[in-house]
Amino acid sequence: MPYPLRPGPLAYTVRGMSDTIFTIEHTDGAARAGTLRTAHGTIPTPIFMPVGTVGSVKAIAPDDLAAIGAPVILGNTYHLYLRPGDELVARRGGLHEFASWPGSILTDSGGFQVFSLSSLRKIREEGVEFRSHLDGSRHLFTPEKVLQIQRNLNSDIMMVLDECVPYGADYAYTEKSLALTTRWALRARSAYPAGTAHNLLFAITQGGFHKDLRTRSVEELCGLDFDGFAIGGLSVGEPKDKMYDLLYHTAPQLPGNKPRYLMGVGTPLDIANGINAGVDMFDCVLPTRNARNGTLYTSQGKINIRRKQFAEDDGPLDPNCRCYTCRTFSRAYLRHLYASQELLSFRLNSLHNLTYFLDLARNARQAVIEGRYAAFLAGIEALYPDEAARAAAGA
RNA sequence: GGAGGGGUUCCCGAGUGGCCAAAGGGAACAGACUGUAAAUCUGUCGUCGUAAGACUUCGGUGGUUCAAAUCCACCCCCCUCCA
Repeated sequence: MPYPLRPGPLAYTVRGMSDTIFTIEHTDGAARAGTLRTAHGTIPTPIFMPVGTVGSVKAIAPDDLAAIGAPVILGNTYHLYLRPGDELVARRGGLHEFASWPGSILTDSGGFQVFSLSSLRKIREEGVEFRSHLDGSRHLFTPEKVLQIQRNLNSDIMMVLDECVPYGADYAYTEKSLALTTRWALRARSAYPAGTAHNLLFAITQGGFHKDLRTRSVEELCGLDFDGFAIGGLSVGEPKDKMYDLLYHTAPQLPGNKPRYLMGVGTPLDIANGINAGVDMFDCVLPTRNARNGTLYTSQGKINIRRKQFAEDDGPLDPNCRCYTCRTFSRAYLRHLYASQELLSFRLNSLHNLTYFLDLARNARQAVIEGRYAAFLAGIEALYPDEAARAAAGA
């Protein structure tokens, strides 16, 4: 079935795409500082990408995102297809126009929903059949269909359909799943040949927690001409040391000249380690979800603003933070807003946490440029000692 | 003055002889959250103790009973209606 291609808002001619869309300017060990170009702007890497599942970074408006300097956000294929519908979005000029977001958009394929909504789906060779979590209706997501949806959304960076395998899956299942994920990636690539339009396409490596399968996944996918490569299936409930083991095993094997994306990860320490392993892109709901649940990240570590100790704390949330929240309000007030369930609490907390994650990536980039990444990583480890200890548990 | 209803652990509120330190909710105090079915979930929540357990508590006082938040008597408060 031919694609009803919609012209993008920019006439972005793709020629020699893999060379021009991504450049690496500096390296420090495995860590890289680069620049990724999409039809909607330039993305300095390493980068943290706020998650806006349904076309909105929860509690945050585009002007806030601009203020904190977020060049790219996520959207979700599954969720936007169900509501409001990708064709409805296409009729409005794509997700950028619909959501009034001028920056770049990366869309996840729905592969994570294969994991998170596992009770509502059935995996078959042709694709995944979902029962909508909204109304129970049935929908078949194929590798091709998922691309079409993402084209309708006019995503700058599209992801292939994959199966995100849960932690604990045995070798046989993981191997079988991996083979399917690879076949789906091949179908995606052939349905949407490299250079067809300005919408970039990234492949997703899987392989669960078996190193040889991780390697196999990389080998099977990385010979293909994708615009970038992701590591999927981490942070699905495994112990921290296992995750790091697989991260450090997999990331270096991905093509060195293409952007590397660690999906759904993670904590500041995870991101710092990801960068250390050579990853360029990260996304996670943690800063926004935790913001709504009262956990805030600061230059002194992680705090829960709900705690009684902040009841009369007139100081800023983080004296070293540049964000509006920290420049304007006291911890005592933020605690009060949270306790009172004021909607402003969501916005101020989300604004701050996102700033923290954006700045984390920004500072990491600078550290790479200045050749002091190891020290930067050590600083992050010192901020989150418990987590660092868990990460080192199996090492 | 008359008739009726009611006083339960921080608050609301269930409980009408033993299974009650007492349901449920709230508040409070902690913890969790990783490609968002999340403004969600979990734990603690009389005192002491790691625990077993012990002790104190259901407006007050006194009784009945092997056993009382629950039954009886009197008293003190609160609410509604009538005069």
